[in-house]
Amino acid sequence: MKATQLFTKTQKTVPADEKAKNAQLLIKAGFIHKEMSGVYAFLPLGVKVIENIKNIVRQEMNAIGGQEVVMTTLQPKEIWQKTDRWDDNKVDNWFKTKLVNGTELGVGLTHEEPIVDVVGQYVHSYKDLPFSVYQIQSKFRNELRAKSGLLRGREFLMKDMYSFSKNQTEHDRVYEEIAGAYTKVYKRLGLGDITFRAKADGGIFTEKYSDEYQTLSEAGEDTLFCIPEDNIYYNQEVAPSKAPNIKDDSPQAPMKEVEGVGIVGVQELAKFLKIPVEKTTKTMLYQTNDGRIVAAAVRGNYNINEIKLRKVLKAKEVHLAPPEIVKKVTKADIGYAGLLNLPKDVQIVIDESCLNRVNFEMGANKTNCHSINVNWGQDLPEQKQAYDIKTAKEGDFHPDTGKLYQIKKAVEVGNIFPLETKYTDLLDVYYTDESGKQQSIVMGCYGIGVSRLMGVLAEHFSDSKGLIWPKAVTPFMVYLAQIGTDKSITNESQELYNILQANGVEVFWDNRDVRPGEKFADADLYGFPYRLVISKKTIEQNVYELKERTKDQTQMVTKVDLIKLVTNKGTL
RNA sequence: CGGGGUGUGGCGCAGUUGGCUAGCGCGCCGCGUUUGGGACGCGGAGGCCGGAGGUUCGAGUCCUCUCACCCCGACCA
Repeated sequence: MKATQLFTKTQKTVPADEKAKNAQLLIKAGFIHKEMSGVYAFLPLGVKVIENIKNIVRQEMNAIGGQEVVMTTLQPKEIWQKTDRWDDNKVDNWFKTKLVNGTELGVGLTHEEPIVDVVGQYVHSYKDLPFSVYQIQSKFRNELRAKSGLLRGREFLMKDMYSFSKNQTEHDRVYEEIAGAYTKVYKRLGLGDITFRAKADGGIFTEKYSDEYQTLSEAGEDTLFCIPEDNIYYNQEVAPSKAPNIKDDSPQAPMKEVEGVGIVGVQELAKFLKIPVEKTTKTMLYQTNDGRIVAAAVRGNYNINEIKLRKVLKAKEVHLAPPEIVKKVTKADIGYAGLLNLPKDVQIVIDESCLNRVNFEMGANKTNCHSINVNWGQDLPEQKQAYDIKTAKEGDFHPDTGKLYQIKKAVEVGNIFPLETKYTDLLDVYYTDESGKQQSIVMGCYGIGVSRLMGVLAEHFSDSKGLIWPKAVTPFMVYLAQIGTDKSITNESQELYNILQANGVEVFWDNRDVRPGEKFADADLYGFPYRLVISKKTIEQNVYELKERTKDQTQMVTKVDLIKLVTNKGTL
């Protein structure tokens, strides 16, 4: 492509309302256009990158037998009602719309139901399984807040794959096979070194973990807890944790109630009592979907993790008890709950961080009162069993290895979920086994954020001058800068342009009548892997100037060498 | 939805306590000189100051409402 044919231009400045580095660079270079918050259009150069990413994803999915489909964006509500995901805002960030006649429709944000529905039309026998289908298309999610450019949008490109297997064992095999394909995708994109498979919440689908592919990045929204040498990676939301020990040899003192009017919150409380915050105890009351009331306690400087709590309680849902319940159970205002003198029907769950402390604080279950010098075995029964129900934080240890966690920011670039038989069962899609018996189909779903990956690549592969595309996704391999507009220079450029293209090298020929500095600046901003310069000087010496985007020095190559390079598919 | 911030030519900004034809840089158009790291001269085009009400002799500037965008948080199947 010639620069003069490209309708987009580079900009020297970037819109003030765009703060994310990926969006700044991509807008500056004219790869994307912001339509509104969280919604970006892809311009010619951006489309080339997107298509390259899509092709890598497509190739790897095809390599493991994935079958590509394109499902619809408009979706009927009936199939979603079968899985009870349509009504009562079960799915909260869904764009919904209506036909003229009032029929409600969903705008595609995921495709488990539609896919299962269509699969059910064709798949009835054990001979049909296992298999996987996938698609690459735009998804629409009404995120509460779009942010970080391409990293979290309301309209974005996603590859979603769904696997169907005869049983759990077969599913597990397929799941790992797909996981392997994911690893290959990130590797090919040049992100292999900084992308890790991390355990994350399985969500409402399963008791198990899901797996996330997380790319390390300061722009990331997720926090990983890592033990790199053991290849252990957890999303913070599920990271098992052991709190650091507290050294305290002081003898047990008698429990005492202290009045602190209006002292609520552990920080304020610790200051008021003149004790370290680690000695306070945070007790929160929860309700489960099956009606249990639960008092959960953690060391004051931790937060309770509802995902972990949910798993400990084996409950489908856990949420904070409303104020009326708290008052009824503790007989105190909110902020003074503790484990002392709770009604017998309240289930107590104690985090391990609460143990091994002496003379600690705890809410007195009395408005404006806190108990201090509380001790296990003295004021509260000695605890035989403690759980891990806290959100891991810096300084925590991985319980199994006893090692200190490293903490890293990351972007979720993929997520794979075991779905068990939930969707297939609810949508009445079964198969008949060898013995003629009807069986459930085990399902998995597998997502890759294609447009998000473009953002991650821009975020990661860039410097102060601009983008630095990996060869696998770059829109063009070579930026051919013609310096000067003399006929000889133009002819020479045209010739090289033709040769390179004939050899399958995509060339962006900057044939504009602008000064060299501008071309070099644009070359850096666009970030194609190679810059070739043709000028009066190079023609006189019968060479070309070649520079890699990642390097500072240029090198002079002869025409013969360059053509050799190209035709041998060497460096280029 | 809560907190904070911003809206003035395509982009980045300035615009005093309300005052005359709303400025500057970049970009754009024309002519000329330039041509190895975003050149320079001369001459142009382009803005009812996010929108709607209001106060005033007079509003970019003050008041009310509203919309959009950014950041932090809640949320994220």
